[in-house]
Amino acid sequence: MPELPEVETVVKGLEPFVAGAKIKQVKTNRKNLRFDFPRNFISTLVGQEITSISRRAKYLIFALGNEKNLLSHLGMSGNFTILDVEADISEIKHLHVEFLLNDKQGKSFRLIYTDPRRFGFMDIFTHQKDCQFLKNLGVEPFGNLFNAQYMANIFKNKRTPIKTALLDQTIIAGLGNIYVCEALWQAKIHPKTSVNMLVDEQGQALLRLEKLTIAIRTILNAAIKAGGSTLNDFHSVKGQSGYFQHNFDVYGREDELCNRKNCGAKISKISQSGRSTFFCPSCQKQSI
DNA sequence: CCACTAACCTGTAGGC
DNA sequence: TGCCTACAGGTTAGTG
Repeated sequence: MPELPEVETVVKGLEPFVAGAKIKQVKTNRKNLRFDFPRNFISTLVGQEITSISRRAKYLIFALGNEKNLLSHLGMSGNFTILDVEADISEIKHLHVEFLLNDKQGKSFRLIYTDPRRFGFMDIFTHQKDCQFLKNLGVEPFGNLFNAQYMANIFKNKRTPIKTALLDQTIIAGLGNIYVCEALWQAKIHPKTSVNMLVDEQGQALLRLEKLTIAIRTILNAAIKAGGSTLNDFHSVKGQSGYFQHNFDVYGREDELCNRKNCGAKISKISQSGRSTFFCPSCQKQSI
């Protein structure tokens, strides 16, 4: 479930606790999540200081004192929680990884990873360029490389639907189903639009593509500000829910009225490459 | 190389 | 209540 804003929320929530903390113990309660834990997972971590925590696309990266990094993807239902060392964790369901950490004052606390569906995974890497999960990722939506012309250069000879292209993590990294639907609604682009239709004969980005890049940043910014979205099982580190889901214009709103003034149309739901797409058939006209 | 599907899992919501 | 089905924020692996 977590898309970029949710992962960003987790990173910012964890940061004050884990940055500078030392890893005293690590316990994995099974041999795999989506994938097997790497060999030497525990021995690589124990004894190391977490020097910083950051985000790349939908991944969390814990940088360690030994120049290695712990990589974590939350999949659909993964989550980290900070707990008091005295807290009873015996009844916690789907608890797969337990970290015992010491803060700078030497005080112990726990960081736990829960994940009912186990679509998440963890790995260890040294350099991003050698990490199989990171090396093929596209640009960050908030990075300098992301702009309409970057998209135009990729899109000019492609005929894939824009919805599918925006979910492709090798083009833009961090967007998921919710925010793609929302961004396309904001930019008034039909989700089935062939991406080459957003580029002119000279390979220049059309205005609609400019608007789309702005919409993507706008929607992500708003969601981060709101602390991410909460559907079934995403909670930020401290346990409170994000509340961006109250601001969805199309996602999950099939048959409800479009939020645009004077539109009056009802939101449609279709399936594209196996995922649900929500859009307004009146505001987002099909141009191909 | 691209495009599509199935697969990985569990929980939940809705219909009957 | 319970049973059954469909579906869910993501990504990879396999097929054609």
